[in-house]
Amino acid sequence: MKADLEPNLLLDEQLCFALYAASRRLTAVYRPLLDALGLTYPQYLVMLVLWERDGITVRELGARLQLDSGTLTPLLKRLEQADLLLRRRRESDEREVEITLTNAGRSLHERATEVPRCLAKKLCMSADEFVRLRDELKSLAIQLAPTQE
Amino acid sequence: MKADLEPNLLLDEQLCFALYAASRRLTAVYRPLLDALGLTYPQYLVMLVLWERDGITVRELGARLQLDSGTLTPLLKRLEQADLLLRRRRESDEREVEITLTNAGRSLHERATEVPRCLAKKLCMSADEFVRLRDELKSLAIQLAPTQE
DNA sequence: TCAAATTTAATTGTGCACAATATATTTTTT
DNA sequence: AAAAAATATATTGTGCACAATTAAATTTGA
Repeated sequence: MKADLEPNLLLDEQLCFALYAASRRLTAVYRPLLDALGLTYPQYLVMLVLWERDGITVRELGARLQLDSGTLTPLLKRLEQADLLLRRRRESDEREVEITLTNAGRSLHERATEVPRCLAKKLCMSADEFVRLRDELKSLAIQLAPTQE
Repeated sequence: MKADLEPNLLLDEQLCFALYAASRRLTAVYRPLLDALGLTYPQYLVMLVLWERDGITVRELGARLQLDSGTLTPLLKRLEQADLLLRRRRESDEREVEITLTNAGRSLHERATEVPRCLAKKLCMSADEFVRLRDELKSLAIQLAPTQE
């Protein structure tokens, strides 16, 4: 079947809705796995960043996840309450807040390794399909990024 | 380059983050266009459904968008406040609430036709690429749907 | 040097998402 | 027909997202 070239207002033909629905569905599949770790999905993303590089600032975290302090500040406070990380002003520049994992935060990494494995099973997708879809989405996001000037 | 077969915890290799980030980016591109119509992105989705078929219930709307009454009820109340639709209990079954477009709600359709056209430009994607990505996301969502039993 | 501009987080306010529960109505079962 | 089960929506509460504003620290530059 030939692709319809006319942009229209039919829900089922929108890329945006397909993206929005798939993203929510995938998050819903993560939910029970992350519940077991005591994390929400955005909190899990923050932990992924910190497991890669600890001691970064809120700004660096935000740049990585494309989230601002309005989202991150309360989220990080909750993770601090859960004893997974510490927030403290940097001495070198008091504007910045440095995020440091606690021992509990670091040890959660081990239990979290089950999460991607468990998800890979549910995805029923070959590694090549996985990589191709992921990279298409990444370039879409880059292409839609605000014009940098 | 060969696809990495090992599921891991690196942010940039996660499909979920690519999906989450792309979805938020695309919504952000819609935002100024929808602001002009006085709609948020989820409100726009509701209007898409109603422009296709008016007089449906909250349940049918929810089935279509995969949203529950906890999300839809307040959203629909806001659209009612904006004079775009009416909510009223059905006489045939008082449990159901039927959503009907007002004249203002119907006439918004015409102005909205600009939205997908405007977006198609920003996407810089061939119709075939567009359709393929959209349909991959749709089958991903279907595949991740809760096991129906 | 010191005033202006910039940078970084936090705060405030709105609007989703979604789980859990409540309420009212309808249908089914006994 | 009455009780029980199922259905549809609303409500409550938590946690994002994100725009707009505020506040404090730092950098820039006249």
